Amino acid sequence: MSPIGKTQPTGTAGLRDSVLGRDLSFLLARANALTLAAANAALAQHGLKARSYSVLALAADDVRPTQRELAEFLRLDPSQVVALVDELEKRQLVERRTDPADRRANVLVVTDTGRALFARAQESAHAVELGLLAAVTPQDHERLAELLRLLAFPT
Amino acid sequence: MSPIGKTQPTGTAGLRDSVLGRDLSFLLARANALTLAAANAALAQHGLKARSYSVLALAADDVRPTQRELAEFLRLDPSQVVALVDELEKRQLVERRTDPADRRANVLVVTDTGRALFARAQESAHAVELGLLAAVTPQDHERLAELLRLLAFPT
DNA sequence: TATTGTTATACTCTATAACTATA
DNA sequence: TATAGTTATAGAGTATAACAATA
Repeated sequence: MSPIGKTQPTGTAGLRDSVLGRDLSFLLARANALTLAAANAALAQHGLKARSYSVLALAADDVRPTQRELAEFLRLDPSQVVALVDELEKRQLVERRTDPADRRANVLVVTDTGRALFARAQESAHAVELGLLAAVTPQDHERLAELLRLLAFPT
Repeated sequence: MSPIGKTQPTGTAGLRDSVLGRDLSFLLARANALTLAAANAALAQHGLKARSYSVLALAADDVRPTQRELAEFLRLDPSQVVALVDELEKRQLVERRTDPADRRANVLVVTDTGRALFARAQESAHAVELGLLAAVTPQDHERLAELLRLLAFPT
C-alpha cells in the first residue's frame, strides 16, 4: 500500500515529517522524556531520581531555599516537596532548619555527606547529558540552554 | 539575614543562578511542564489533552500510523494508546482499520469531523505556542526546534 | 486573615504481565 | 516463536482540601 518500501523496522521514521514532528511542544515533550529517563537511570546508582537530585542540588548550593521556594522553582506541589525532603533527610543528606526570620518556614541545608553524594551524582548526570548532546556542538549546547531558559522562566 | 532585601514575593529569583538553574535537563523539564500545562488548558475547550491531540494530529496527517508506531513515536506504552484511541473513536474522530498487509495491526484513519476538530484545536495550540515563545525571535524559534529535534530523535 | 509545612485522599499517568489473534 | 493489540492491575506521579503553627 505504502509507496515507499518498508525497509525500516517499525516505520516510525515517516512520522517525523508529520505536522506533529515539527511541533515545538511535542519535540519538547519527547526530548524531555528521553532526557529524564536517561537521567533517572544514571542517578539510580546514587539512590536518586531527577526530583531528589534537583532538591539536593539546590540544597548543595548555598541558596538556603525554603520548601515553598523549592516547590515553586521545581514546579512541584508543596506536599510533594515534603516527601522528597523527608527522604533526603532520613538519609542524612540534608537538614531542615527553621528560618529564624520566619519560624513557619523550613530552610534546607546540605550535610557533608549530602554534598559529597551530590558531587558524585553531578558527575554521572553531566556524563549522561554530554551523551545526549553528542549531536549538538558545544556552542549550540549553550544556545539551547539560553533558549530553554526563555521558555522556562517567562518574565 | 539575606543580603538583598526580599522585594520579590517568594524569592525564587535567586535560585535561577544556582547550578541547577543552568542544568539543561532541568530547563528542559521546567520548559516542558509550563508548555504542557498551557497546551492542556488551551486544548480543554476542544475536549482534548496534549496526548489525545498528538494522536489526532498523526491520524489527521495521512501517515496512517499503526498503534505500535504511535506508541513508539509518542513514547507511550501500547496499552496507553489503546485507551487514547478508544476515546477518540468513541467520539468518532478517528477509526481503526485493520491493516490488510498485516491483519494484526490497526491503522488509524481520521474522520471528517476529526479533521475539522483538529484544525480548530491546532489553531488554539498554535496560539498558545506563540504566546510562550513571545521572548524568542522567529528565527530562534526555528533554531530551537532544530536543536530539540536532535535531542528528541537521536540517531 | 494569610501563609508554611504537613497529612490525607483521590485522581491521573506510567509500567508490567498475561491473554488473543495473527504472523 | 514472535508481534499487534487488548485487558487488568499495581505503582508512581500529581492535584486538592483540610489542619496546626506562625505571621
